[in-house]
Amino acid sequence: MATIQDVARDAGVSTATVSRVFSAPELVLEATRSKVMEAVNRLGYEPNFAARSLRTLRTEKILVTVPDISNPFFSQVIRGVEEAAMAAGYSVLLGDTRHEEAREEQYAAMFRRKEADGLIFLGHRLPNVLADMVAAKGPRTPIVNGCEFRPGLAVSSAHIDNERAAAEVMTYLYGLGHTRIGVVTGPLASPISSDRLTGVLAAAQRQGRASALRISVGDFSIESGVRQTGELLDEPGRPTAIFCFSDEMAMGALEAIRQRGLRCPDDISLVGFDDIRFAQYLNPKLTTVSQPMEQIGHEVVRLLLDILADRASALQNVTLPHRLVVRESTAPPPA
Amino acid sequence: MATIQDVARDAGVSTATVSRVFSAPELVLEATRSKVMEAVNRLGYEPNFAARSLRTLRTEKILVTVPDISNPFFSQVIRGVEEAAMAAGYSVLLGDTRHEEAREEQYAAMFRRKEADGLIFLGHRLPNVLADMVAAKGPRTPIVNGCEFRPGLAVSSAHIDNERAAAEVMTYLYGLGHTRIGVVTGPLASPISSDRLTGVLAAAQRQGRASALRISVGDFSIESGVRQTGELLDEPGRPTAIFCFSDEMAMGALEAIRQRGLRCPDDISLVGFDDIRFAQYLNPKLTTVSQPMEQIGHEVVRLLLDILADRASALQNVTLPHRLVVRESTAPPPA
DNA sequence: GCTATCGATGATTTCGATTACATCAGAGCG
DNA sequence: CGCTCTGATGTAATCGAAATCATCGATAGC
Repeated sequence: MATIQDVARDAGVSTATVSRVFSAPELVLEATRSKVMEAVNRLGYEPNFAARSLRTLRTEKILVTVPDISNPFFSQVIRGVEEAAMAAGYSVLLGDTRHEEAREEQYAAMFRRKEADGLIFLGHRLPNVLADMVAAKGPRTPIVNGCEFRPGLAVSSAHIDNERAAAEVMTYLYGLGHTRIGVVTGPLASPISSDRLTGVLAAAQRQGRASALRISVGDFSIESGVRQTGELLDEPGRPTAIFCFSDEMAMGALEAIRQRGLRCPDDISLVGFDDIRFAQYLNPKLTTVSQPMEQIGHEVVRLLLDILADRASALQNVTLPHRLVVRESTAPPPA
Repeated sequence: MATIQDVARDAGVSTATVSRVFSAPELVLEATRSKVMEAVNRLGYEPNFAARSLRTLRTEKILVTVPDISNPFFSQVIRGVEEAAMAAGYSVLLGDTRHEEAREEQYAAMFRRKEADGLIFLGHRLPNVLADMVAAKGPRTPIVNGCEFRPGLAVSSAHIDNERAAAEVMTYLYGLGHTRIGVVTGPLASPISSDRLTGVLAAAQRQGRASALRISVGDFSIESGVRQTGELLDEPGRPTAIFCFSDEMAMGALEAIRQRGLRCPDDISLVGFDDIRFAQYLNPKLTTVSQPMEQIGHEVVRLLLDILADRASALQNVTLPHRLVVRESTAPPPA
């Protein structure tokens, strides 16, 4: 591969001029510029990335870590991230942590090694090395969180109001006439789950129905949806509505409902969370909370770019709008 | 951030020794090594990636381009890629091309700029710059394809036998007694679609049913599944079975079937392709062709690593096993 | 007509790590 | 005792581009 020296020689100019043709073309005479560009095309020159990066201390890359890339919710957020990043001239380094701390550490080390200019993490844990970095550099640290806002984290983030969204779901179900409601949460270590649970409890209390609530802890997977919903359905005093904290778990819930010969929504109402692309094509079409996934991706990139451009001085926690989308999986409880 | 010089000074050794502690520790005396490690820990040193990369000409990164990351089939393949890459000490640069040539070119340029040691592309197009590279360097070019084998591409690849898989589906449907079968393909420019169509036609001809075949071209999306299946169902001489070239289109097909008050499988049998995680949780559970998605990811990384380690001299086209998974969406045609 | 200024370009240093080569001390051997 | 060899470490060149500073010619202003 041709280097900048080759181009300079071929064009009869210095390397500085060649460099300028790329980074500040207005400083170079039109004639010189085209002479250089000819040489560039002739030799098929592309600036070497490592060399540039070494000199500028920038990589133009954003590292994105995600607990599970095969989860449609995350892959949709990533799509937004990729789009916004690309538009700003950044590319995306993807890290699938598989919910494992060891992998999170690996990616944290990568970031410390400056393999990326910024880090977006979609999980809820921030490895220690990074927490230290945040503690040292404050809100200028180029680390941003998506979806899992927790005040203690001390990084900017973009997310929806999970507590309110969950409360809205409950209010909606109570409004339909349901009194015994089963809730399948995600792991409670994650704010995404604990915030939603807080909203659920608050709404139940407001209705004086807290004692009729059944909580079951899942892990956001389809399988845990089948399992946890199954348990709720098999208890005495079966709930007439199930609220799952993810659409995937709701898919599992549908399966559990069918396995028992019950029908949704006639016997059991079901609400999911996220509004992944598939939610509206399930049978019955799933009532769920729509999250602006791509927008979260865009926003989180914007926050990061602000930090990288030194435009951000204070933490920003952006709350994006959610929307309860009522479809076919909810109805009044059976008489 | 501390540099290797700082560490060397702090430990009272030369930079060469520090470097050796990382890359060839057996050459360094135990006492020296621990002295260096102390300094490393004290200063929180991490080798600068760009500097290393400039010197070694390696990035330890693999660029993976994919037509649509939010497609569960691809995200599952990527998961396999990420896992295998990570295990080999490589990280993954993700490129979502959104089926757009312009983005493919952008990523091709990134690769030419040496931002990654190798390229895995899951689409069917190879940008010109890369095709030129392949033509020049032959089978040692670190470019590998996943899923979309095409002989003319001149790169190694891992994929299933799409032609045979599709033929098996047709044979299975004919075996159930179906005679009028509708097929919803993907874009025919992609070998994945054209190979499957070849298999479909061959099987139909063997049965003498080629004239009763109805072909409709979709684009792998749910929406196109709704649309194309809808058209097939509305034609006179409605098919009794629909074969979609992706599970997503099959989800759309289910919707189209329901919209018309028809029932699957009682009125219409349905077969998908891929066996994405959701296929077995649809209602009815989808009969489909299972592709070893993560394994394709692993294999494609293995092929690439072979090239990078100079172990590969000839092209390798690996065919992985598929499996027809019969679930609830297929049955004999109505009487 | 002379100098200050500016625009265009060149020479050179720099980024931080790796590595070929040099050096040096001590062990082993005749 | 001196020489060679080996193991441990140091010296310095190198990777390729960017950026600072220097240079030079032309232009403008007085």
